[in-house]
Amino acid sequence: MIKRKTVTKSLECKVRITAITDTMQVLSGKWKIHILGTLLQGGKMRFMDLLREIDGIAAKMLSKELQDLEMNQLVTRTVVDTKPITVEYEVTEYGKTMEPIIDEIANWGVFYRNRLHGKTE
Amino acid sequence: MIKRKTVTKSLECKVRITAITDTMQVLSGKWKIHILGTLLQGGKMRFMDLLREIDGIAAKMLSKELQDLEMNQLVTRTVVDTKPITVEYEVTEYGKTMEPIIDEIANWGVFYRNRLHGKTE
DNA sequence: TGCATTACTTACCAATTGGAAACTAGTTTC
DNA sequence: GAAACTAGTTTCCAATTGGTAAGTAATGCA
Repeated sequence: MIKRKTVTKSLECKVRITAITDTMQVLSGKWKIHILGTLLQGGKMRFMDLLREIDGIAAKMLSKELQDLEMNQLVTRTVVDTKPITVEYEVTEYGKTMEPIIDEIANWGVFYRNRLHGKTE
Repeated sequence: MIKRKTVTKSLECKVRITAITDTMQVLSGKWKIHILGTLLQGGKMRFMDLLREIDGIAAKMLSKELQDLEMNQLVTRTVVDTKPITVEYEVTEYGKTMEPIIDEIANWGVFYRNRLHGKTE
């Protein structure tokens, strides 16, 4: 007799796991959520704006993460022909669909801090 | 004379960044969201159930990640005195507050796949 | 001429992550 | 007594991540 216990491994379950893996891959690394969050709040921002705004990030990281986000069509990169050329980054409409995730994550973090300090809501 | 460039660096902004960092730390690693997601769907589950259910995870990783989740009070670990002892893992009430995040992440992943296949817009 | 600013890129290095495989240990079944 | 199942732990190693610092290139200002 073969014992088959959990049959929960449904198609639905696998789809969910794939979906989560996909999202986390798009948001991989220490900085993407912060960059996206900052751009969602600030609208059009230049490279140096982001570098100053996001505490602790290095130019190399910002550059690389922006490239990743651009590749995934979450942000656009526009070179502006100013005195010294500037580059504007902006979240795409598609990128804005990430907002609910980022908001939930931020909300939970606040909730978490409150709980640590003994505050019940 | 003090030069002020970006003034967007408000307290609210810093709180948000801290909140996001906190959450992502609690959910750090490749597997925690999957474990949590699986436990949220399956209720009480044993170690071996999880090992079989979560495709690709190794015992070492499952063990370590479950310890992390337990430390953060997101799951409970209960030793059951069965024939060969079994250990049951379950998401705490606190852990269930992660559900909105995980759902949003899963939803976005589905949306992402749909966009890749066809819907050019 | 030399320094500053913008937006990067490159090189190097250290720490962390995570995977494979083997091993522990108690109990039950053949 | 051997094999198998439970729930892990341990070791060893490779890949990835991310940080520092320096370099590049174009332009403008004193």
